[in-house]
Amino acid sequence: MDDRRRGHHPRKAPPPGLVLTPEFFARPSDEVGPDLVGKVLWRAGVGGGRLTEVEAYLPTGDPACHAAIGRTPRNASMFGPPGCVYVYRSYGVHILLNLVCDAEEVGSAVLVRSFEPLNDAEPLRQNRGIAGGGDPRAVSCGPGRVGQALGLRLDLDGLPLGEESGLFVIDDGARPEVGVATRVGISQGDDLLLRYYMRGSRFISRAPRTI
DNA sequence: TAAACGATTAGCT
DNA sequence: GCTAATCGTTTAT
Repeated sequence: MDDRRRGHHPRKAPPPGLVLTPEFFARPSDEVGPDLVGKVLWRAGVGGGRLTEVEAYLPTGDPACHAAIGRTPRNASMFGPPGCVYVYRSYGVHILLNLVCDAEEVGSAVLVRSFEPLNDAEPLRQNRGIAGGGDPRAVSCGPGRVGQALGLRLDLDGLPLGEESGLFVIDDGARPEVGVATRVGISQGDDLLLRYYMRGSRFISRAPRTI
């Protein structure tokens, strides 16, 4: 007998809720960012969890934004339609996930930095090479860990959220208190308050610096 | 064509 | 706290 016939959701199914559509993302990333905190990021067949930390990157006045230099082969998907993903390699090692915001051609996105695993975290752990146990924060705190846990690859770059990418963002009704802080790992625009995190959560990659 | 540089992490001190 | 690993993109020559 499978999970469905036992009367509850299969282990690999996302939590029930409203799947966010492109309209949600068709706003500036500094509006989308705080609204994403507390939503559920899910990869079909793998799993996911509740977003605890994201960063907005703005098309103007933000030198840290990849789109600031204009459209290039690498950042092209940032200029694509809202609700698509911008996936790129960082430091030659890590795969980082962004969700494209605002209107097409604008060049605005939100970087996913951390989430708190929901339901069965074991597939995420296996992708991370830490199956079995240990600090749950090691699973998906930090943008490189997020990409590895979800099993992301560069060929997802530019695909829309949904069946094509296997990536979904779900509103399950949670409304956490959202904190604001400076962004991480950048040398320019590091004074801008564009990092959004879930207050009280332990699943934050770097402690917010109080201004 | 060459060199520098990361929206980072893991491991060691 | 410090640094190696690692490679595609960007910039300089």
